[in-house]
Amino acid sequence: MPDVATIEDVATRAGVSVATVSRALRGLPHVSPATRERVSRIAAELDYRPNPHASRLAAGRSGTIGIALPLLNSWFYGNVLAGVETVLSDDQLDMHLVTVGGREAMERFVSGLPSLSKQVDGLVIVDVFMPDQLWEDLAGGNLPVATVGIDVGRFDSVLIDNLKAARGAVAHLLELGHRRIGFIGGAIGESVEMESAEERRRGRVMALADLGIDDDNDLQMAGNFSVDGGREAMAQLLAGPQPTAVFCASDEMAIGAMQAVADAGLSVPDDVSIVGFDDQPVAAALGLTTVHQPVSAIAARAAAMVLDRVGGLDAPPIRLEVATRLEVRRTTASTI
Amino acid sequence: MPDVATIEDVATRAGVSVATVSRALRGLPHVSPATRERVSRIAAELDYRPNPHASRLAAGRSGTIGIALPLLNSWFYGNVLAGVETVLSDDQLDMHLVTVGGREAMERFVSGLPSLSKQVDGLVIVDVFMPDQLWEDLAGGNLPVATVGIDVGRFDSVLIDNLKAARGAVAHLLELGHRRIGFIGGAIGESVEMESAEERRRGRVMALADLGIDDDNDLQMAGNFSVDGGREAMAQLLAGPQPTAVFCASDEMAIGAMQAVADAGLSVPDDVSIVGFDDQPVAAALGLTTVHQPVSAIAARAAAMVLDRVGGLDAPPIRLEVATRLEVRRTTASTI
DNA sequence: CTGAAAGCGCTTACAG
DNA sequence: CTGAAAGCGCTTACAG
Repeated sequence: MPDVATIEDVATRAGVSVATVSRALRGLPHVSPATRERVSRIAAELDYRPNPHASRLAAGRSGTIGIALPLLNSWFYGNVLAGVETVLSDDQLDMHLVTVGGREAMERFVSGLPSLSKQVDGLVIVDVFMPDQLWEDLAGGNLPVATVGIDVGRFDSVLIDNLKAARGAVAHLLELGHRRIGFIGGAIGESVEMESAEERRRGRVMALADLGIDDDNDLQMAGNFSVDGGREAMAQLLAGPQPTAVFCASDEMAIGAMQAVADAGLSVPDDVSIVGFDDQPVAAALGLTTVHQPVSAIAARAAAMVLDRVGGLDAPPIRLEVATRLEVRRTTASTI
Repeated sequence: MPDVATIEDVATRAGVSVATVSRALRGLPHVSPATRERVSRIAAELDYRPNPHASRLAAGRSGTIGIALPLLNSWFYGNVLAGVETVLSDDQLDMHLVTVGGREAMERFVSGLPSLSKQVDGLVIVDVFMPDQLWEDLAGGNLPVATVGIDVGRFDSVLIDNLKAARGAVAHLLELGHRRIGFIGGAIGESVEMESAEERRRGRVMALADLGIDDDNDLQMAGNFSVDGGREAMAQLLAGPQPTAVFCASDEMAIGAMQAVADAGLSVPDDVSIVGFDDQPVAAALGLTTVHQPVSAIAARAAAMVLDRVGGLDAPPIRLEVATRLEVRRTTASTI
């Protein structure tokens, strides 16, 4: 990588101007076939690569798409990245990753937004909660944005109906005869709470209300979307309010909950029924009843929407809702 | 984000030159406190942000670190990303992600390297196999590089001893009395095979050899590092050579294998013992015996090494080997 | 079809 | 301590 050849070198050697080299190499019109051929050959010989910063500075486009998400080490976000990646790689676009977990990181993200908007051609924002004002600012810019898991109205978004999905999952437990149905969700009281966790929480309350059952707040626990968090939350539920079933906002937490049940010498589903959310491959392997959502397809759609905007699409924001389904497996059983 | 204020605007308004603004804002010396204060205030008022492309073009540094890895949607690589992220965010550095799975993507990666090396200040390469010539080319450039999971000699690297870890895992099975010990690894015959999978495979063979047991090739299966792959591989082993124990090169595959055993109406560990690799949280929850490795710490170290080089460290390549340990849990048992 | 030139928005010697 | 100016390597009207 003795980084060398500039456009100037190519131009000199080809006996043309840098303008012509630029046009020839980018496939722009108004270049004679012969010239284009010669320039291309010489560029190849010299192993010339345009300096991306120079291109971007001059052209105003960057060839990279940004993606902002709360964390990296979870099945869900890994698949989000994979989904985005598939569509970016088709267009040879690069991916600029920014993690926005917690208050401090969010502030940095927000204050870096003006810079970021010069570095990327578009932005996919996943589950990042921000004050309304910031969304407004973002909308004021001209950066194409699509959101996943949040619906801000001003941008393209792809979503699942968390409320409905959760309601359906809990309805399943109700049909099986359960009445004391716990919930394990995100970090309760966190200012940067994830919207989806909150909606799933509310979905459970609604399902209970559908049958005229009053919610018991003691049955709601924070599980931080981790296996360990799920296990600890479940241990507390078992030690205290003792639900007969628990709905978890992620498979990870559900798996932790299963562990806690086993640790307590109890059995799933004989003593406690458990439902997860996501349907990652491990869920199927464990026979976990869970809500299936097509994560990487969702992320891919969002990325495609951003690219459409980058390509010049001018239309009102599109809101795409993707279906989920309950996969009933072996961790849920009737109470009798 | 009505992207506006340039360094020129700030200079004009502050009544100084752009050079002074540049110095003042970057904390460079030779700026009077009064001037610096005034410039900073005005920059803030104007919400001025340096255009990163201009900075990079002029300064030759990019403020971003690249990371190349084979895939995104696995526990392992998610944690790699998280580990890198922690150290980058301390230095306000950005992360440029490139996925290099499969032959085609690798070719694109390689041909894009000259460009990439202008876009990033350093590069972390994880488990990406490349022809020797390419490593040599890379080394010829002046881009700081650290590798994870591969040892090229010319670059800083952080590694675990896969051979030893695998050997230890299989030795554990041998001690329990197992003799027909299967292996489920990566994609056999893939040209872009992962080095780690290959080493783990060889570790098993060595452990067998230690006891004078000849390897039975029929006991080796491809599992593609996925739950489904592990399940299918195990199903074939059960249908054919019927090992009494299986060592899997990842927890995901081990979990798939456990499912296959259950599907066959058999029990773990009574009929078949299973060992995984990674020790992701789900492994503990399932009681999976597995090889523990500190993934995000490994990745964080590699990132830190790159940053040291970016910072000017000039020293021979550092090779850091990180310890693993076998976590014996409930999926392995004695044959009697 | 092609070129000369301005311009993108910074940084960095070089003077002073 | 500060400024004028060149330069980073491209792209893009504008002429021709």
